[in-house]
Amino acid sequence: MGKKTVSQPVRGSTTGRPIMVLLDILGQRWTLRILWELRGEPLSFRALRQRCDQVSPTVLNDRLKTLRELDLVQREDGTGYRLSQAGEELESTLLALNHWAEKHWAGR
Amino acid sequence: MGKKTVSQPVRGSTTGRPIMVLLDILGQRWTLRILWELRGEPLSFRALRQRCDQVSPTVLNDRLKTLRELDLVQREDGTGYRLSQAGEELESTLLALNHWAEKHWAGR
DNA sequence: GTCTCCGCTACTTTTTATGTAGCAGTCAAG
DNA sequence: CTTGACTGCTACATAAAAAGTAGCGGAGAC
Repeated sequence: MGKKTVSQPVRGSTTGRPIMVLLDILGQRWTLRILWELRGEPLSFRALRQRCDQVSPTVLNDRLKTLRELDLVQREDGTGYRLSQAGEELESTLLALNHWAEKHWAGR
Repeated sequence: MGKKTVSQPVRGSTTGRPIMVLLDILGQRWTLRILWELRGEPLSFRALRQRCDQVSPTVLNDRLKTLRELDLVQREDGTGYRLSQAGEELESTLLALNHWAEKHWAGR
């Protein structure tokens, strides 16, 4: 479909410590949100964009490319984008974040 | 000490959903890393900067300001910056991320 | 044919982060 | 009282990333 531009290696990748790579990726704008919106059901590119406050397609595509390279997200023809097995394991961490947020900021 | 510039309200704050606020904050570059480096012991501004690959002081200060406003981080004279009670609860989530990263990317 | 959806790419403008210098304050030693 | 070595920052110019908008080419329904 598209060109095969490969996204840049993330900053933390030079340290050899997996957590640094992960923190770098999740620290990019929209990455966490994308994973969050993909919990549950798969979404098409456009549907995902809509859920993410109409994030620009440039950025969305860039993030999805990275997430696919890291095997956190997959694309299936017909259904669209969905979390991979590994991605679903991260999902539970996101749910923990949600729990935390509700507990501490419920009143905002 | 400094000026009293107040950091902008985060994007997700308009939705009223705490998780959106949290995802926005954690999705800003360096925020996750800062929290990660503050696990365990408190660090001075400069020590923290060093641990975060010499992130520019501008950004570090900005993030710390936000994190303090949200009561995730506190500053104590003498010791420096440290996680608040609430921050320490998030810490366990970060440890989960670490666990995940080690499991899935140990071979990188 | 046309209507509508799809995944994107291209491009310009705006926002955000980087990188470097350096100030003012505190403490300790000489 | 001066010097040196810390501290938490702020200022400012530059580079990188994201936002915003338009639109292409393909697929399927009618």
